[in-house]
Amino acid sequence: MSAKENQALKQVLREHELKATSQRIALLKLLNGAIEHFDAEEIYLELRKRQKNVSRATVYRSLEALVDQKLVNKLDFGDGRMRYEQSKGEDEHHDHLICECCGKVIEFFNLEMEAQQLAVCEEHNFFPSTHTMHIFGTCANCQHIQTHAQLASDSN
Amino acid sequence: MSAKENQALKQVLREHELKATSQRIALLKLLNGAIEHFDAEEIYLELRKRQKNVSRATVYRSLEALVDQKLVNKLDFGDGRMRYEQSKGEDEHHDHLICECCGKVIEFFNLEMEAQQLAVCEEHNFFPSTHTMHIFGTCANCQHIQTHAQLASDSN
DNA sequence: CGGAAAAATAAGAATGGTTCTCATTTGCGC
DNA sequence: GCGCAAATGAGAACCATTCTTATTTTTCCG
Repeated sequence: MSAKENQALKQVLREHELKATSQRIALLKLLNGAIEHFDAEEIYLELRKRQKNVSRATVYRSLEALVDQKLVNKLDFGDGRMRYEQSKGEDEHHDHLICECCGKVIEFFNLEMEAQQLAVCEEHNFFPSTHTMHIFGTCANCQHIQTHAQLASDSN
Repeated sequence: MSAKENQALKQVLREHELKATSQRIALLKLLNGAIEHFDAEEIYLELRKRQKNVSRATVYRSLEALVDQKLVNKLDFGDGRMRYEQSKGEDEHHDHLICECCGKVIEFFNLEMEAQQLAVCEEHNFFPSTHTMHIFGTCANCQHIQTHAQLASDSN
């Protein structure tokens, strides 16, 4: 089964003109089922934990190659390091709500917003390639926590 | 006249609970009339050029203090360094079109888009504090240049 | 399957933006 | 003017990322 998955991933890599090295396969496998957005260091450590011998440099180079081939998305949440997620296809674009309290990232997609963006580009004769839209704030859960903390301190 | 400007800037700093040091005044003065978005190194070099003795550390620390006080905006265009611009007030929010070809940054504001953002937040019970919306692509001018280059190579 | 050429890797040095340390200086209330 | 808290200068430290170079793998072809 794992052998079959390996074979499939090898295929994917070859279709994208990338040599199917064990490191790249392990990397894709890691990102494959992941819901979270990993940074390079987390990926490096996780691959190490899984007994794969990988160097940091390879993690970065492989990620870059995979991003170039659009197999992986590179995300910038503005905290000084990049995150990576498996790309689910050409048309899976989404934007992000980022909780400043717990770091949780909520993905969303809003068609009207995308339409507005195109309108703005047209207005400025600007030809768009990609965009990032990050809304920072407090998620529902952290709002509750803060409310409770507030109540507790008020009662003193 | 410069003395008067200095006095005014001192006042501004004091109103924001910041000591009015010569370095901070020089920094504010530099950002004051600037249309461009400077990075910390550019600010450091420019202040040096103006015979102000400032250290890099002070540039970073002062910028941070000014950003905290919302006298300055910190912008992340995703190229590994932060840019700074004078803040024109609480309600001067704008987003950016960033040319991947020449680096030009065009500011825009679109009310409908802002409204959509609030709608998305509400939908997710998310309480927004700030957001960044960056559209990367090619500006009108660079599109012309590329078209010309294309025509030139086609005629070979 | 074996062997060669090209590409990828490991390890760690180097880089670049930013932050920290600590001794010295400065702003400002008294 | 004095004194103390806060700010500064200089450079070390930091951290994510990229580069270097010798070594290892992959792929391809006979």
